[in-house]
Amino acid sequence: MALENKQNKQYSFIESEKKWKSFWEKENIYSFSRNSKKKIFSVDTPPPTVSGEMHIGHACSYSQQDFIVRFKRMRGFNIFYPFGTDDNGLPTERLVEKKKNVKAKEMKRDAFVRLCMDFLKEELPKFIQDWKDIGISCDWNILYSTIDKHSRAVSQWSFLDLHKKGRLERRDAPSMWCPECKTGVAQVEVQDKELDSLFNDIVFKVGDKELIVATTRPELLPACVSVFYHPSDKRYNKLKGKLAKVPLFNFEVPIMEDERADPEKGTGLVMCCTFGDQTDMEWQKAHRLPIKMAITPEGKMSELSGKYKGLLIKEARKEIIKDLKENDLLRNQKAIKHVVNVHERCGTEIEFIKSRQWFVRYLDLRKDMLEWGKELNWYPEHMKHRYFNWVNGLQWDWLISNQRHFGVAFPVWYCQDCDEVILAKEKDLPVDPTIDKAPVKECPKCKSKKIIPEKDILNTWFTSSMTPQISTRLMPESIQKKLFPMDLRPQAHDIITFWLFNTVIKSRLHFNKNPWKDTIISGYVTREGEKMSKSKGNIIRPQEVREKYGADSIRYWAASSKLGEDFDYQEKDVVTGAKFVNKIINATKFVFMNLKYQQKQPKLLEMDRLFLSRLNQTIEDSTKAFENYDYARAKLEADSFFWKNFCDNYLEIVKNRIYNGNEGEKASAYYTLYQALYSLVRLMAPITPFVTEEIYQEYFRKNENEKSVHNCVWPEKITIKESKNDETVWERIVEIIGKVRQAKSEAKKSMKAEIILTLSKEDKTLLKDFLDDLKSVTNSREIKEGNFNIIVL
RNA sequence: GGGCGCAUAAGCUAGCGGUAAACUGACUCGUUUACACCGAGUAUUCGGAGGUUCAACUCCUCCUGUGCCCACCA
Repeated sequence: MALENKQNKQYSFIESEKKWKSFWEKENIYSFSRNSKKKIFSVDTPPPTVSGEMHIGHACSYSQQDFIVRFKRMRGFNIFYPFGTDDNGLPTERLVEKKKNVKAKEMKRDAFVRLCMDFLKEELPKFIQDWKDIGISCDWNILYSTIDKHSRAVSQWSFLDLHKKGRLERRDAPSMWCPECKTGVAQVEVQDKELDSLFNDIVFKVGDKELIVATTRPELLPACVSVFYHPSDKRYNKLKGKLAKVPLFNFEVPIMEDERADPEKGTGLVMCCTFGDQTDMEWQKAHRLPIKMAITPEGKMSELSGKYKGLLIKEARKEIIKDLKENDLLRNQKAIKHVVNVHERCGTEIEFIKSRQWFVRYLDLRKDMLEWGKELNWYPEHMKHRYFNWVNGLQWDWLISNQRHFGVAFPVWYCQDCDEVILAKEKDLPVDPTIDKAPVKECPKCKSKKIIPEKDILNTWFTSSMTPQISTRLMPESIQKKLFPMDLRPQAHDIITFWLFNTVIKSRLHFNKNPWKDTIISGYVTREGEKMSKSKGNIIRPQEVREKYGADSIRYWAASSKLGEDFDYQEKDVVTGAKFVNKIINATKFVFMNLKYQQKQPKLLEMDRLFLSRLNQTIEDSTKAFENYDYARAKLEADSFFWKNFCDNYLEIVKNRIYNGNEGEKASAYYTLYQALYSLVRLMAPITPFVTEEIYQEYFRKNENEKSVHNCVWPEKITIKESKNDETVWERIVEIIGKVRQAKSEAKKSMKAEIILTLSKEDKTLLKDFLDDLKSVTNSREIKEGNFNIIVL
């Protein structure tokens, strides 16, 4: 019977989580108040990509930002914490294609977008549930998707505004191009990949003399426009101004000098083809060389290449090498490994192709960009170097057009005859020019009636860099001003150069303000030091962990990693969280087992005052850490105070008094226990929101005002007389208790064994007000004075 | 090649100019009036070499290892 009773009372995190989740939702505990006078704290929540389910990295980083938000909420802020999903890119396109069994390219764009919205309507609640399940305290009524109508309108507004500000250019220029995806590619979308290649020494001719040029890309010979050597290179400087004959193709190109040719590399001679790489482009510009395109946007050889026309790049390379060999024009071949730029999405080598693309012109702002980065408060601070490093290495204006099908459309039409750009009207946004009519019937410039739509789409970062506007513009205009600039942008370090950088740029170009005051950068979750990936099969599903140990345990684990540091997933760390949950439940049960609520502070016993003084220290440390976004430190302070001081020592000390004390002694203990536990519950509420809510509702609600612990005020120091050496005295008491336990342990006796304790004269004086409690907690028959000694009886 | 991190017990991590710490594990015990998902105790430690300092795990320099970002594409 007793056992049964006990089991019934055991804490079930499954039930508890379910109960409080629906309570929070029903009671709007986390909703942003539109007419509150409280100060606002606004968060530019990262919208996760809908491409599957939440992974452990999400669970970790969203928990971390949630700790901070919950702290701020308890500090009295009106929290603006929206939730979005990022759906206008390839991952969602692929997922919808798969689930709906369609091909995006075979559908009309608006039909696919609609299908996508339908899909999201079905799937989003399931997807979002994972976030709700780990206790993320967003206002779930402030929701957006980066492909929804509202986001498209904001993104297109951004385009119109940048156009108005003269920051947009449509240029017919060489730009990075992916022959596989057949789209222009932005600098940020390019990755490094080490590939095997061949360094070919091939023969150019000046009259009868042979010139050996080393190249990995002989297929670009038809696009060769010159041969360079370094000005100091004595082997070649007499050739200046002469012409060299290009092998196989037999046209002549000038031999020129340029600092950028490295005498150490290959033979010291390099051919310039427009465009093999970035240097080729610089040379083309610097020496006003002609432009010859050997490769088409499809990744095939152009008509320039004569008999090789139509071959794929790699096929042509093979053929040309074969022909060079046959004509004795290939002198040597060396296998090398070199790093090339590839498109991050498909791994295809990037080509430079002349095409017509839209750019945001911003290279002229590099100095300002550095300033903007400095204005931001970075947590941890060193992450700002990633931003500076990126700005310093910027080579290209921002290419924002993608020759893809699914995404946010350009709000643009053109006149087919004179190429005049015709922009959508702001009030008509969002538009899809392939469906919607242009706002004019004829070209305002040449009066032509032939108006054609822009078929390209805006790069996904063009839209996601608008999340501060997308989210805040969901609110009435009167509130928007208070929400922007936002307070906090949380995100991971891998997309500083993408999302963070682009958002800063947009905000500065549109509003001449930084989008937020602070940014917190989270690290990666690894598994035995390695990045988790499906191919390695080392994925941890947070859903399973939660079912096994509870959401509070996952969050407890997430709170043990410092901001910005990668950290390793270890199941036992989650177990530690589960132990904490169990411990605080049990400690609470004990405290309230025979406690009478004391609203007013009674006359406190010295021991209780001393303990509260130590609690105040913890409150101060934890608060300071949280103000600095150092949730890990804040948790550590509260958590270790709970175990070491509250459970291991204070509870043991007061036990006897609670059972056997007189009224005054009991009252003092009751008050101290209640205040200490109530403070601890609130200190841990941001980290473990479920169990703390459970405890609050069960034991504290009837005496306190707030509907939820998460709306309670963050604990403040308890008013007591503190004196300077409180800490030393408390530490000494804990130390003596420890020594006694050690003595009993070494004597292999029970902790309840009786002892005779001898304290030094100094100790006895220092601890004169604490001797009764000390006697009972150590179970001393008597406390003598003399040399420190413990006799276990 | 440039930039930024990291290196602390068997594992994972705190910490910091003043005689090293939590958790897990190991070992030795104890326990039934909060908690066996318990309690107590024991052992083990600051990558290497210099330097600054009365004092360095902590600051500086170099090295080694490791991670990320950027560049290198002839």
